[in-house]
Amino acid sequence: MEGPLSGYDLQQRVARNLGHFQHASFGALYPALGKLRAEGCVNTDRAGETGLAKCTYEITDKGREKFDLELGKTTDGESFRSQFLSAMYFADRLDGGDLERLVDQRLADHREQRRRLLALPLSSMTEGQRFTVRYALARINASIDFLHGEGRAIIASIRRDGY
Amino acid sequence: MEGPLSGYDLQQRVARNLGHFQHASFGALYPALGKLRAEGCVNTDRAGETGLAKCTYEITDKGREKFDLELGKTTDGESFRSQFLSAMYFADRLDGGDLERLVDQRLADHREQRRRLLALPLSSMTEGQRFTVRYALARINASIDFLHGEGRAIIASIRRDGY
DNA sequence: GTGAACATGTAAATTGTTACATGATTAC
DNA sequence: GTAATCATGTAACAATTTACATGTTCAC
Repeated sequence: MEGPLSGYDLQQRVARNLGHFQHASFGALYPALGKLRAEGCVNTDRAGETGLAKCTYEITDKGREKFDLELGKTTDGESFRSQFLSAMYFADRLDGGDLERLVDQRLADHREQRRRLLALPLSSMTEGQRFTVRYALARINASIDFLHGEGRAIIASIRRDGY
Repeated sequence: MEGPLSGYDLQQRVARNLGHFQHASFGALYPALGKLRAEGCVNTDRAGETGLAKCTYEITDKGREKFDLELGKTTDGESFRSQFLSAMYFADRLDGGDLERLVDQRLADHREQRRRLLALPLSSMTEGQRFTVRYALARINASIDFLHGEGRAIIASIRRDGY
């Protein structure tokens, strides 16, 4: 939707602009682009088959049509998987050092994600795009606040029991 | 860790007690239990191979040892995938009715998840288990607050533009 | 006696990651 | 000239879902 892009650029954009709720690796992206090309949903500017040379992909009218159709059928699902919480669930079997490391890493990661989101050019985005950023920020801020308070508390508490 | 359980019970417990950050389908669970049995990490009380009769699985000392080893190696990763935000990202291509439906469904789902979490027997859980519930609640509450405020606003805003 | 919930497992299909193979372009 | 980044793609592998096949037990 943002004009002709190379597969590489597309992946970078997904990571930068949608990274807070989606992920696309090259191994997933290129086969998908190939499939869409075969269906006539995207065109490439590649004339002669020169192998691995750069080419740009562009959505076609048919692609846009299909996109809107799929978009209307979207459900509201969300999936959250957390290795962090899996470990915290068994906090009483974890030693104090590992526990503290986990909480600190999670806090650092959330702060890094927040930095990334705050660096996005909000003013040049559509309303919907800004919405996703603010939604993600609201969740991340809640996580940070919680970890900052309760995280410290549980480390202290488990350590007390452990000794 | 919670004593001998049938595979079915185990799946129910994972859904009830860890459902806010993990998921295990039967198709994933039974093969995993079979593998752990082969490794000597779990025992079953099944004597004669009577086919599909109920049996209970119990962790062995070796299993506990391996568990603690893996637990110590845990990283702090979290993955969040949202079809809801994928759709909201393109809110300007969505019609007002679909947009409202999406936001309302997401709100309803979050409230249902919150009800489920609040119904858990917090007082009989370990500190780590309670931590995971409170962490999930903090995130869900942030989502609900956000959707309640900004969600309404964006529906109104997009509708205004759309007409 | 029948429907819901309990119960175990397999197989096909889907989905995605990771590693690999290859090469072009740019900055220093 | 060389390292980093840009760039495209394939293949092996891993993980997981979904659907299926097959029962049992319990409440009404």
